[in-house]
Amino acid sequence: MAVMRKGPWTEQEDLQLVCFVGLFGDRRWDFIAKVSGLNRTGKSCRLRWVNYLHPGLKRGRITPQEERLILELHSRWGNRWSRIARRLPGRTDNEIKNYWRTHTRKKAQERKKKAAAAAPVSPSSPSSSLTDNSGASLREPPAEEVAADGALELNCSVGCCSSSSDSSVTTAFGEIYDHSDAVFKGYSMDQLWNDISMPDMATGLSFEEFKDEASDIACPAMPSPLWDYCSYSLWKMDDEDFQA
DNA sequence: AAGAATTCCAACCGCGCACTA
DNA sequence: CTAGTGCGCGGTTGGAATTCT
Repeated sequence: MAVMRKGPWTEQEDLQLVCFVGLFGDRRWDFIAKVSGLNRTGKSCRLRWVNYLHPGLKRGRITPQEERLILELHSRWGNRWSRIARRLPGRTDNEIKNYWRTHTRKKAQERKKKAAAAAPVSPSSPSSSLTDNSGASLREPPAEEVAADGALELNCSVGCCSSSSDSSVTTAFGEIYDHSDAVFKGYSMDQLWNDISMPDMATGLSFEEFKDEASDIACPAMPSPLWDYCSYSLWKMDDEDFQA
């Protein structure tokens, strides 16, 4: 058994992953990991996709508005990062978590300094800073933050996969795309999956042949409805969250 | 200018939950 | 009912980039 690759992703790997997620959707990560030929675990693929390659991701720094929202939601839900992330379209739990970490650490340090300056002894609980959101005096973000609007930047850096043979590829996988589309018209994912894993169904190729074909082809541009679906589904509001 | 400190961010790990056979 | 499997979540780490001294 080959040893799984770890560490930073290469551009080539990104391309491959984007390609296969485009084909199979952002589920079944173990399957994608295997089929794509990426020597990565499904887990690793999912992480890379969710945190970096997803087309709906916003690039750039956390804006003051987002910062306020994070504070508010964290006071409500604590470290439920994924839940908080759902309230911030384009932001990932990882991003928010990272932000919060540096932010609170900084605040804790400031508080320590203040406490040390004001009083020689401070018996207050040390961990309270984590859930403390009284932070009205937050770090003033640099002006450039406001310009943070990198959504879909990915399409240029990675997602466009500008293949010279786009059209031929699209026809080769056209059926698959049609099936992806069907998911949104009432197909269940499982139905789709059955179709895909059945030899000779979608592409006329056996699965192994299809796999080879796919790994040979520079990824087509991804105009698939999957993109829309992904960017919608990942960030869509979750009604029950607001009821809490 | 250089080294130290801090911040940012990508990635990994372990755990728990949900689903399925 | 239970064991196996896959996925998602939260915590943590480590390196690159940036800022400070």
